[in-house]
Amino acid sequence: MKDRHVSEAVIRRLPKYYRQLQELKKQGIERISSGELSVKMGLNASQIRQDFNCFGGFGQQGYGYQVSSLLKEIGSILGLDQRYKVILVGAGHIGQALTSYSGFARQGFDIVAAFDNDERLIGRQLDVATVRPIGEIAEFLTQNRVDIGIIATPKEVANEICELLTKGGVSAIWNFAPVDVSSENVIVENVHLSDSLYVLSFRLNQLRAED
Amino acid sequence: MKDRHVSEAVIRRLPKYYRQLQELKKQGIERISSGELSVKMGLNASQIRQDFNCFGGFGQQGYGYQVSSLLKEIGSILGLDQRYKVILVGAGHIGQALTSYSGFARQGFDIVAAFDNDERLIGRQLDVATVRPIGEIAEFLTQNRVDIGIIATPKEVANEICELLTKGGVSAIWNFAPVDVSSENVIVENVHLSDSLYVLSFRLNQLRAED
DNA sequence: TAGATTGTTAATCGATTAACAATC
DNA sequence: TAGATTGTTAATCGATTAACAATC
Repeated sequence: MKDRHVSEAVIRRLPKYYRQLQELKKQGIERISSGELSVKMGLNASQIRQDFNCFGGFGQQGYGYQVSSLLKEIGSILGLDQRYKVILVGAGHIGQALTSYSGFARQGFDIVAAFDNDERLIGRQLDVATVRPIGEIAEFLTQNRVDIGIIATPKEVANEICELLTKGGVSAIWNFAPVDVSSENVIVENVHLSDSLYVLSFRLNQLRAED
Repeated sequence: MKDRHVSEAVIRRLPKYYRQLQELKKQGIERISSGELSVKMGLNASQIRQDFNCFGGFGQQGYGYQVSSLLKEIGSILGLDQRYKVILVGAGHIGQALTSYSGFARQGFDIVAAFDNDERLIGRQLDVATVRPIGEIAEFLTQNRVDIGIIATPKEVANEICELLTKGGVSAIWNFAPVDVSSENVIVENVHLSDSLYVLSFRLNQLRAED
């Protein structure tokens, strides 16, 4: 098992491997070589072997990789062999979309509570939790260990929610508000959906400029 | 104006610059140097100047960059000085979240129609359009030029919707279904929300492994 | 054993960073 | 003019790719 530095680029590829391996397993494919995988994923076979060897030798010379065990290994590296307690702050459309997507719960992310300030939403039963007022977050966090907080609020309040969650002991924040949030001692993923739309728009214009 | 090759890394940074400049403008800041920008964004000043010079010299020696004109330039590079006709396929929570987010319309992305197969949604008035049956997509596309199609359907049908949109002459597809879609002659952005959650989970476990 | 494919080292390529002349 | 900061070339660094011995 190696422990060399794992670059950002490698980390961002891990979920892609994970998804591809899930797909292979679903198709009943039991083994795969780095060469075959490279064709399916549009990567270089050397890169794939290098990536896997950041974490240890998962393959077998002359044979390749066993799909099910590689899937398990990468799942474990990503922490997907564990369960996480998640709370949602902001129960609008995005928030509801995330909580109602059963894939996340299946993968180990359990929404244990949802919060919003909108009177029309408070008390409403989402698929997984009843919506409570935002004012109850702090108290909830003193009584429940929570791993991940999802911020799906308007951007104006995102940063104060981030502070609130951090103070309450949440370890990580998945932020969908269109603003960067940050805080000491907490891991943050700022999603910024618009960024990918802008890239799409950029490519569209490049293409049109060619003609 | 240069025309050197623009790398993927540069393209992905453009929206970040755009957002930062919008913020600066909102704050009433009229000029900024690459050095100041580098501090605010956590990038290297040389990198920022290199990035901008992929597209032309937008600065003034001894002065820096004028925020408003740089914002306009980058907006133009991203194609955000134009308007796009967008249709939504899949009017569930994610779809509704995207269409009701007014930021996109303000930025030039106009939802002109929405489609779904769910009887309970068909005929419903979203913020921007009435939900129509999926069967009407092909006809709609023969009568309306559409630039971008958003796929926010279950993964099972995502690829056939992608085909349908491409055949109908849509130029680009913004896909939120948790599966890669692709087609000839169309630009695709596959969003994969779960990937960022998995990265979050990875980091969380790295952190916990340190303790 | 022979063939296949890994794990790993070495080579290449490209992206980031540093340096500095140009110039506002 | 002197000071500041760009645009751009050169140096460095890191990531990707190639090559191949190890070995299943």
